[in-house]
Parts: sequence; C-alpha cells; structure tokens
Amino acid sequence: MTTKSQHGAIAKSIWLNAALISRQLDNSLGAIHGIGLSEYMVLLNLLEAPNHALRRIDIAEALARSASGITRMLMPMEKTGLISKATNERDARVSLVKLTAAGEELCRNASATLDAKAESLLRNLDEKDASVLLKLLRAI
Amino acid sequence: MTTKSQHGAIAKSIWLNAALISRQLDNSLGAIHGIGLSEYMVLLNLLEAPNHALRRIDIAEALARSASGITRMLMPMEKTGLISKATNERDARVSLVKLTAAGEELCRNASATLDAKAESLLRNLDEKDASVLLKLLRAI
DNA sequence: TACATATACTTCACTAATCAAGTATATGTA
DNA sequence: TACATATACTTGATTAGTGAAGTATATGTA
Repeated sequence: MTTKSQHGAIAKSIWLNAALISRQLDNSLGAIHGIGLSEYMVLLNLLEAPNHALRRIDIAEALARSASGITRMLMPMEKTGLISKATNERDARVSLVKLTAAGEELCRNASATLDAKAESLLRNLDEKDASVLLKLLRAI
Repeated sequence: MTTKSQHGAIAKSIWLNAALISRQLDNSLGAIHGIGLSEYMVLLNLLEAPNHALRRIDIAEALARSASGITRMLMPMEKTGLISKATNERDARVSLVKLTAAGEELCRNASATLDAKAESLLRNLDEKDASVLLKLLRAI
C-alpha cells in the first residue's frame, strides 16, 4: 500500500466509523436528553468557552458546519431554553450565543451518557490504544 | 482523563474529523467526477465484490446507511449508467446492483483523486503515524 | 470623509439522509 | 399444507444539512 492510498484508506475509515458512531450517539442522546450529537457539541463548546458565550460563526467553525446550519440548529435550542441570545456592544453584526443554566445542566448529564455509550462502542480499544488513537486523531 | 471520557473524546474527534474530511472529499469528487463520497464508496464496494455485484442491503451495511437511503442514492446512479440492476434467480425479493464498465472506470479515476486529496488533508501524519492510525481505526 | 471591501448573520431553495409503513417474497414449523 | 414470521426492497413524510443571495454593520484606505 502506498502512502497515498494509506491516507485514502484512513479518510474512508474515519468516514465509515463516524457514520456508525454518530448514529449510535445521536440515538442515545436523543432518547435520554432530547438532543442530537450536534446540539450536544454546541452546548459543550459553550460550556468550555470563556463566559459561556460564543459567536455563531465560532460555533460553526468548531463544529465544521456552515453558518446557516448553525442558525437553523440554534433556533429550537433557544426556544427550549438551552441557550439565549446576547448582543456584542462592540460589534452590532454579532449575535452572541450564551449557555443557560438549563443548557449547562443538560450538557453535564449528556456528557455522562455520551461517555458511557462511547466506551461501549469502543470497547475493543484498551487504554493504551485509546490514548494513541486520540493523539493521532488530534494531530490530523 | 478517565478511560470513559477518553473514549468519549475519541468519538467526538472522529465525528469532527469526518465532517472536515468528508466535505473536502465530497467537493473534490463532485467537481472532478460528478459523484459524492457515498456514491464513490458504492462503486468501490462493487469493484471489490465477487462478480462486481452486491445486494442493496449489503451496500447499506457496508456504508452504514439505511436501506431506503441506498434505494434513493442508486436511482440517479443507474440513470447515469454507473450501475445496473440484475435479478437473483434464487430469491425474487433481491435486486442485485452490478457495476458497469463506465462505473468501474469512474471508480478507478475517482480513487486517484480521493487518494491525492486525502494525502494533502492528512499531510500532518507521517508514514508510521498513518499506519498506526489505520490499524487502530480498523480495530474499532 | 467617502467608498470599496470584508464580516456576521439570515433566508431561500435544494439535497441527502432518516424512520415508519407498505409490498412482495421466502422460510420455518405445527 | 398452511400460516406466522422474517427478509429485501420501495415509498411517503420529515429532518438536518448545504450553498448562494441578501441585509446590516464594520474596517481600511484614497
């Protein structure tokens, strides 16, 4: 196998594993907490952000999604009270997204669900494998 | 970091990398060959299958997609002549999918495009990293 | 200052996927 | 044989995402 085709094989394998894993995580998060994996990732990014707030475009970047996708995703999340809108007084173009207390609590609970499900999905990897894999994925 | 949360982190990282990588591959394949990554994976699975033929449900399984998703995806591919339908004489429920000569040629060309693009996307990984990563991904 | 360009966001039209329900066929068993 | 159950596939309704175009605001420069 050439280096090129090995890289191709990695790309395909990531694509396939993502389809398998994210469907399972979506289902678990949806059944228990009523949110999908994308919504969870929004909450998590807000939780880790200074002041629990982010611009929409930063969320889009962090999730590798388009700006319009974020607009659509956030609408129902605001309605159900997981996030709220705030303005940026320096820049009127910006609509800041802020994590609410309800959003924070849901995020912490959902993290436990996600971690448990991920552990069962990835049970073939022992601790050492997992740490090597994570390091390599983050190096991409 | 606990083992659980490490597995969670791997799942999130795969999800994120898949979004980044598959958008790039989709765009490259689409611009040059007029197919998406999913369509390419169908062709590749057919190319590697005995007799260049598979049942729709086997394709669904191989791509981690639903049966109905496969039905919808294959319709335009049949119209453009990349695949053709055949019957299974032992089982009238089955609609076999067969790779055409045009489909085979497109698949081989698209493989070169995909490998080249994947190499540029994954250029942070040297040969050794890549081989370890691929092995771990396949172990999942 | 004025104006060209860039940025943040939303809306529209569309695509690709899902699940649930329906059809047709096959299989196992009383 | 007859009938319950399982399998392969399609269709209908819905959802989550995309890119392109539009609006509003900010920024850099002549």
